[in-house]
Amino acid sequence: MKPTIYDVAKAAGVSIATVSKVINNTGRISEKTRKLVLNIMKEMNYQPSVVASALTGKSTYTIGLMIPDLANPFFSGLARSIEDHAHVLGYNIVICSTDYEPDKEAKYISLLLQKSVDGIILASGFENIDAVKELIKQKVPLAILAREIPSLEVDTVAIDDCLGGYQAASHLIGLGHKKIAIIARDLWSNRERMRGYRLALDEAGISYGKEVEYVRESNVESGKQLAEKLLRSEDPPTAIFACNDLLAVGAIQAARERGMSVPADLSIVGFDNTVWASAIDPPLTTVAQPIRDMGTQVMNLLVQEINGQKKYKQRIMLLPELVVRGSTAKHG
Amino acid sequence: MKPTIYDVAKAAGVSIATVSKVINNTGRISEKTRKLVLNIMKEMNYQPSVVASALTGKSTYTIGLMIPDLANPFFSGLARSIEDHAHVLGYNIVICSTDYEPDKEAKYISLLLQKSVDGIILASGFENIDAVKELIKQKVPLAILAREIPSLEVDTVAIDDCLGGYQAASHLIGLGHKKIAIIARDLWSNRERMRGYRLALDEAGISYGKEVEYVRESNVESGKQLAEKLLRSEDPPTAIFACNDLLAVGAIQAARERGMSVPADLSIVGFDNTVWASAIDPPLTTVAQPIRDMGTQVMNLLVQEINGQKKYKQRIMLLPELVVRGSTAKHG
DNA sequence: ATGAAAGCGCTAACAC
DNA sequence: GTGTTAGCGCTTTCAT
Repeated sequence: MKPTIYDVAKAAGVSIATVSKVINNTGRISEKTRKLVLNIMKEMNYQPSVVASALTGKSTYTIGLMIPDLANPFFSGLARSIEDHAHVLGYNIVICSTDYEPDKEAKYISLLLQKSVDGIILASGFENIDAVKELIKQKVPLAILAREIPSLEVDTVAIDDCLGGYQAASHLIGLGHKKIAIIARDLWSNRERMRGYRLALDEAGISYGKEVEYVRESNVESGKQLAEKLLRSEDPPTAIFACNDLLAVGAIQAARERGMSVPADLSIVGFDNTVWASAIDPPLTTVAQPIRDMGTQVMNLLVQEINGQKKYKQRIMLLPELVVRGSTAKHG
Repeated sequence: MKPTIYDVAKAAGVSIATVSKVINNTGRISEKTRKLVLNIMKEMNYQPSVVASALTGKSTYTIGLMIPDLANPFFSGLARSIEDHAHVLGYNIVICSTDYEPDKEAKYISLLLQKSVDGIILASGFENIDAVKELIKQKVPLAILAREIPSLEVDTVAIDDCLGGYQAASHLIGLGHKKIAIIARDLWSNRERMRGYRLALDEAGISYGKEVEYVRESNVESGKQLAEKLLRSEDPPTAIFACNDLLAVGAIQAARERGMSVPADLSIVGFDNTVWASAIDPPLTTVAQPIRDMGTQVMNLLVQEINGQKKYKQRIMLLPELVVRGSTAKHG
């Protein structure tokens, strides 16, 4: 069996209280016994039980991450950056793939609570507002990532999606495009991006694409299908703004299958600036989200919250940045 | 405060033992009190504490997943499939990104042990054999994924990497290629793939590429750099076998930058059959790993191990499958 | 500076 | 069928 604090105490000839104190650096113990106990612990390869410690009201040092789908490189990138910084701060991450399904979201939250996680991060695409409210009521340390819930007082790290949409559309407008379509899944962040897109179009006096059709899933295949549909419509676009890089790749494929060249015949802008953007051909013009920064900031926020170092909630708004690559070109 | 078993017991007018029994469906309780207690629990929104339960020797229902890097789509795909099946089986996954660094591996293992995870999955690229031995000695339920450690008696799910390498090389040889280079990071699984590759070349009496240079990182950039180097060597290859899809994408980019067309001037085979393979242009001929299957199988293995339902360790060997797409073509 | 003891929330004998 | 009680491994007063 793994040694317990009792074993260490016995071997060191002290009480468990003393051992506990040297483990936690609390109370007052002579340098001599401290050294002694430390040595014994090393010898026995003693590892304090987080479980037992947690039961006495201390932290579990694990936090739950609710995230739609690791197969999306944006999310796996986020997960990676969150996990990295969590590790630095001494926390572990329990990953929960929700697939945007409210049922899964609810079930995972319940599980995380039973396991007494110290806090929860809700990454983009979490649509279950009631669940969020409940968590807030229960005073569970919480942070929202890559999405805003304007109505709720909760720590948030997000980018200005509206601006991002505006940047994408403006870029295309600046290139002379008038028929600019948009491809997106129906999510809060995308509605914001769409708002920015609309804004730019309105400013330019463009009325193309008033009614938009949403895509059912945020993956390459869906992007391809919708792009196909758009391209074979009676008034096809000359440019497409895809609300993430996956959809953009799908759009590129659709264009290619119709014998169109990107960007000569069709310009495409993505969103996220994931690893895909620079890997594909043509390299994708896309709106970059500061993925690493987002992970770091959200972890910092959450840990401050856990430690009760904050009086007020914060909303950290990061700014997206257009990265121009080869998938967009002048029109006409 | 969250309600405890005592609160429920009091509200229901029964003892905590009774409540415990209805929670766990153990012992004998009348249908009447069971219903009563169940209702009270619902009313109070009671959630049993996994932490307390774990302290009495029961499971934590969480397992640790050590994995090199979520940014690699193969690993994020694996993580996703493991997490999915874990969820089905009632477990949560703590993710640990190791970056192939033995130090990180060791540190994470120590953390996981302190947290009393029920088991650990070591995914591909785990090179810290001593750590594995130590875990075995401590009788920690363990499963190795996407890698084999022939010398150790431990549950394993892997593919036949040697066969995979053989398939890739044979395919290229069958297309008439004689100068077939290989790009890989120095990892166990890649050494196996290389063995298969060598085997195929030897069978065909080809002696090209005797000394191979390894790549330092498994990413697009590294693949590109090494491919460039190969292509501008005095005796450049007409085909490249990249040991994962990322490296293959890098190779495609390198070719393109030199004005070569894939597959007309250079054939490229990848490995993993990640989402990238079908997304890029040209679509990648690659050796498919059954990612979903692998995730399901390791979880099953590990849970059986946790529950002590197995007398003997198992090694499950899955077979890779060549998926021919557009990045390879006849030579000469 | 150190230790005795209560208690965290739950499980599992064992008693009734 | 149901309740009593002794732990599980640790933290934390409170004595000494």
